Amino acid sequence: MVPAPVPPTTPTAAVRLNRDDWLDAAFAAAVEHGFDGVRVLVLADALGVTRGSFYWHFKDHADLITALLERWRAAEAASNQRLQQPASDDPVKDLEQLLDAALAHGGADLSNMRFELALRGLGRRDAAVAAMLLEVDQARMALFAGKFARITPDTKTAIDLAALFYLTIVGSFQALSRPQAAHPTKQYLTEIIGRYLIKPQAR
Amino acid sequence: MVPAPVPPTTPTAAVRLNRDDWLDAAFAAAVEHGFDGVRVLVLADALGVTRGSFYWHFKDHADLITALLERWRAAEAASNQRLQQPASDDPVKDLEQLLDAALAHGGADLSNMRFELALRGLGRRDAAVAAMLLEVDQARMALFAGKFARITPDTKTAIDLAALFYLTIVGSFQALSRPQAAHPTKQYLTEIIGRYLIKPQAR
DNA sequence: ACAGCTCCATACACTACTGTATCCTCTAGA
DNA sequence: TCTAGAGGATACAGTAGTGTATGGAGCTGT
Repeated sequence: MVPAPVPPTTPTAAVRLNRDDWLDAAFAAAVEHGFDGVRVLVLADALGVTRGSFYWHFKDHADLITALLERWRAAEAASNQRLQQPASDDPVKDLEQLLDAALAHGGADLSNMRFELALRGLGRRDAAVAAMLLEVDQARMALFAGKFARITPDTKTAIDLAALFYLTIVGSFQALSRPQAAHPTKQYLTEIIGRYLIKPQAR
Repeated sequence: MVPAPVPPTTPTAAVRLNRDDWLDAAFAAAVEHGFDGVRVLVLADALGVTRGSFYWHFKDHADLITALLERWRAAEAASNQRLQQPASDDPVKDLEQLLDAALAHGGADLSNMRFELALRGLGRRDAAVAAMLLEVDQARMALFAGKFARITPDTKTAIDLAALFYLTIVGSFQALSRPQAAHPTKQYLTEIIGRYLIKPQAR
């Protein structure tokens, strides 16, 4: 058996790479195989270069990981910021749009979802990552609670509903997943969250 | 700095080991470091023996993993079975006890929770594991829906509430986790699930 | 007390990585 | 068009792990 001369995965033609290209590859690897799968050697293969390039752009493996985390954190903060302003005058519609954004599976966001799951896996072994995730969770909860506060007069109720809302979303990221479809359908989640968490409180 | 002569982790004194001892060690490693951390070399160290022992009890690394998964699956099936019979005549109390069992964090079950999360991480890279988890999820959903069917006449409502119930539990396994406490408190979850998912339907 | 089985240690060969050092090759700007 | 430096290749040394082969210890029944 002659080893096939074709490279393992489409070796992104030999254009010059920058730091972000490596981060993109690392992101993809984390999505596919978790953070333990983010190996310099593998990324180099995928990018069609040798590790010599990597060690020009990054000090070492840890440098890559922290840069990846920081990029995600910044994007997450921006997203949270963006979602602050209501998408609609109707608070119920606003909440539904928020849910829609949070559940934007299926497209590029399926990768985001899988990345976040990988990240939570890392957070279980790394205190710094755990702390970052805690902040993100709290920021999201504050955002959600703010939205719910517009449909219910009681602050505590708003917080409770936001918690149920958020936990359901996070849970849906990984449970009840069909092999390919990968989740309870977005429609179904929208339906039950709307029916049992949003509508009952809407004035 | 003289390296301390004490072995890395309490090397479980040199008694003879059996297959289950290795599985216990593998379980603990998966809980601590995820499935990627289940290395025979590391387990041998932790158990205070060499890998020679391992390869007597197991064919190879894959053999260990599949045995570990099977043991978990069997225990999970038994648990599901056990929870079938109502813990109380009052269906609401029964649901509350079910929730209590599902959220039995803090004790030995904190390990179980972390193991399940590690397992779901593996399931994202391994189709066979994903299929097993799907079955487990479905069995749990059937169990929960059956319980909810006792407090609401409508089958679809029971299923919807069971889905919200289950997704919230799974979500709580990993989000909003405080560094040590590791979850939204059991009390809080019991409170909000009771208030918004169970009570409103109770006749 | 010895034969046999169980459990483990030792040694070896191999693979998959990381990190470093050095050299090569384009390409842009004076 | 010469040249500096960005970007990458190559080679080397080292670490961490798997799997295999083989050789013991130490109980256990007869």
